[in-house]
Amino acid sequence: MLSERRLQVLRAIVQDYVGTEEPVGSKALTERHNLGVSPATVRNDMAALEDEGFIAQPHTSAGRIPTDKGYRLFVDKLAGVKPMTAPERRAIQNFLDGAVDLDDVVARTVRLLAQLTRQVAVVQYPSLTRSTVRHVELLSLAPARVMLVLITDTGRVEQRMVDCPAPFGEASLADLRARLNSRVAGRRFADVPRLVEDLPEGFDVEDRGTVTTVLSTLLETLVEENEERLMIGGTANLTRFGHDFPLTIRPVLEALEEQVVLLKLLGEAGDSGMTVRIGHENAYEGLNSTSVVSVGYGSGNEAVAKLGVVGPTRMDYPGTMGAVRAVARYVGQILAES
Amino acid sequence: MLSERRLQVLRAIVQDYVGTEEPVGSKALTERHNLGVSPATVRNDMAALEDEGFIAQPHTSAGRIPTDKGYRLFVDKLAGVKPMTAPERRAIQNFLDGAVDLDDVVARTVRLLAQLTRQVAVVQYPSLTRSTVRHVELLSLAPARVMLVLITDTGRVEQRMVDCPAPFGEASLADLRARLNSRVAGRRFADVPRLVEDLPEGFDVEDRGTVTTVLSTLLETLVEENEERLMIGGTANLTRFGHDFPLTIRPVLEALEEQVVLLKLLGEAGDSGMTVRIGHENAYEGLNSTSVVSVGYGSGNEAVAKLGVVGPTRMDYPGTMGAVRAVARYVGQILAES
DNA sequence: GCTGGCACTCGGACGGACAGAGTGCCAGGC
DNA sequence: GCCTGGCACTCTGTCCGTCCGAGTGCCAGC
Repeated sequence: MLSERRLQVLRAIVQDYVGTEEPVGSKALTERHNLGVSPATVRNDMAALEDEGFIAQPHTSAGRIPTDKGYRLFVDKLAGVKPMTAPERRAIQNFLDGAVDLDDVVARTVRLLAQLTRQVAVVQYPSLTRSTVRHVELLSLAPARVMLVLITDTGRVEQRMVDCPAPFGEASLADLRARLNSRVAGRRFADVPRLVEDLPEGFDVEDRGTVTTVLSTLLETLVEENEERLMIGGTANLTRFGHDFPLTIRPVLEALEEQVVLLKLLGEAGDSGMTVRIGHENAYEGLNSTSVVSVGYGSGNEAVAKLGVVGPTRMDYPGTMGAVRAVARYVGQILAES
Repeated sequence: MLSERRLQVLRAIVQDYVGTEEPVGSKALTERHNLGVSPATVRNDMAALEDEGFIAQPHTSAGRIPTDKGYRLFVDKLAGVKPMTAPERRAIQNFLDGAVDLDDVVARTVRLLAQLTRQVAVVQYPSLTRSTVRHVELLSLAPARVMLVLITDTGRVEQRMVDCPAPFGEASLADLRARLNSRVAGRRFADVPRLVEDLPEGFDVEDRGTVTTVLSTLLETLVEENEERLMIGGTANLTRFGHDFPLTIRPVLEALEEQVVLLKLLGEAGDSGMTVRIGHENAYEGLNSTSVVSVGYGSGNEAVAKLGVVGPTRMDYPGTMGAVRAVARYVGQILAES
């Protein structure tokens, strides 16, 4: 176990390195933090920390920089989550309150998060399967063409075109709409398949084909949760990354374009509480020099989706975590209200 | 007027520079293109081209690179649009055909365009005002709460929540829905305000407030064309930009994040035909070292929105223009079918 | 009007010298 | 036993001078 002072040294190293982006040496450390000991002592502590793998030297006569393991210890033991100040909280709330629809909520959230953290923000749209159905609407666009519109309690709307095997009268359509809604409205999406299973049986034979088609489209829409959407922003902040720029930034931009990768990234994060993945802890190779801070958000107690930021491992963890947590909280509130 | 050969020299300079990303000298030019004259002659031509402002020297003893004016001449006079090959065309069509809804069409288009051109792709969602109404749906979510869903012929769906001043019965709602649709379905959005003007008059006094509220929400939705959406992709291609990277890329990423800037950019482009804005021709400062190739697309003859790519002025114009034109054409077809 | 030749210029690469920062280690002091 | 000051060492980044090559402009000749 590391002594208290060594932990303090590690904390100081992380803080300084995050601030200056340059390897930090023993002398600078003692000057900027009053540790009460001399540089030589700090050097001994640093040697110990290096042995344990918490810090490393880029080259022999340089200062130390934290390793992924060092950041991990810092996040777990040495740093808290920095709460937002009251004015910041007000600003967040005001900014989000102006949103007109779900797209707007998500867009504003991304913007806000990117600005607060000065990093890349990622916000997942509220997922379908974890939401409940508010309403299913069926519109007849042509005799054998129906538009299916699905509205969730989080305000998300999905629509699909359905080509019916046979013409479908207005009356049958109204009938189907009514029966469908009475069964699924207010229910969780996950339960929908079970609830509509025997629905076609109540219809005339000639309409059953259409009913089945409509239902299977509905179920498909639900299953297509893999087609979950997300929005990203603040990519310009990547330019603050480091000096060896093009090499680092390229894979990150590529990862950000791959929604699949991002969704997986968020998906892997724990379901409740905040998750911090540091450097190589990220499965995706391109993100090996980045950290991902993510958290679930939702209208009630349950998370319906996740949001987070992607930034260099060399990031201000307490501040970032504070911002992410605060934003998630307020987005949840907004969704609950709408 | 420049002689034919000088134009050829300019063309050769542009082509070589685009390929190698390095200033091109007289000797290299004569070796790679058989112009039928010696380097010395080419030097004279280059001096003339430089006097006219078509090319420039980074420093005294370097080769020449094209100026914005040089690219402009190249695009206008010297280069055609390179058509896509048959396999490429097939690939485009196949890729776009798999789309399930409008979001998907746009997403696939962005991807495709970014891949084909290896640059940043920007696709605007079909605009509301230039589309026609397919259907307006009203859903009662609570006694005094209505959801308004607007469906366009391009498959775009907008929804808004309406808080009614007074409870609104199912019957009244159905009535309003029917009257509303009979007036606006199939009409152009621009005409809607005029068409619904006197609608409230046909309703009972106690319902008029609600009807007015619903209508004004509808009109607001239409007016919010400024809130036009767009999707971008291929930002990872920015890393291929140049060597002085962080300086160039930063403002570009910032511009790409500002939807307002992008929309303006696309908006300024001519309404029909392809538009190429080169370097300083772009009003927005951050894009001074980029070129924007854009074109309108639509389901019929009329453009409902625009798409394009943003890349370094040093880009393959004929290829890029060919890809942009081809993609726009196929997207138009897809929209017309759906 | 084109061409070969020639002198000139400038940037980029190479290499040595140097300063500065930081380290590891050791002997001495509390 | 732990901390400290001192010292030798190592490495990087920078500065400077040199050199090479690419490219130019100009000129005289065909």
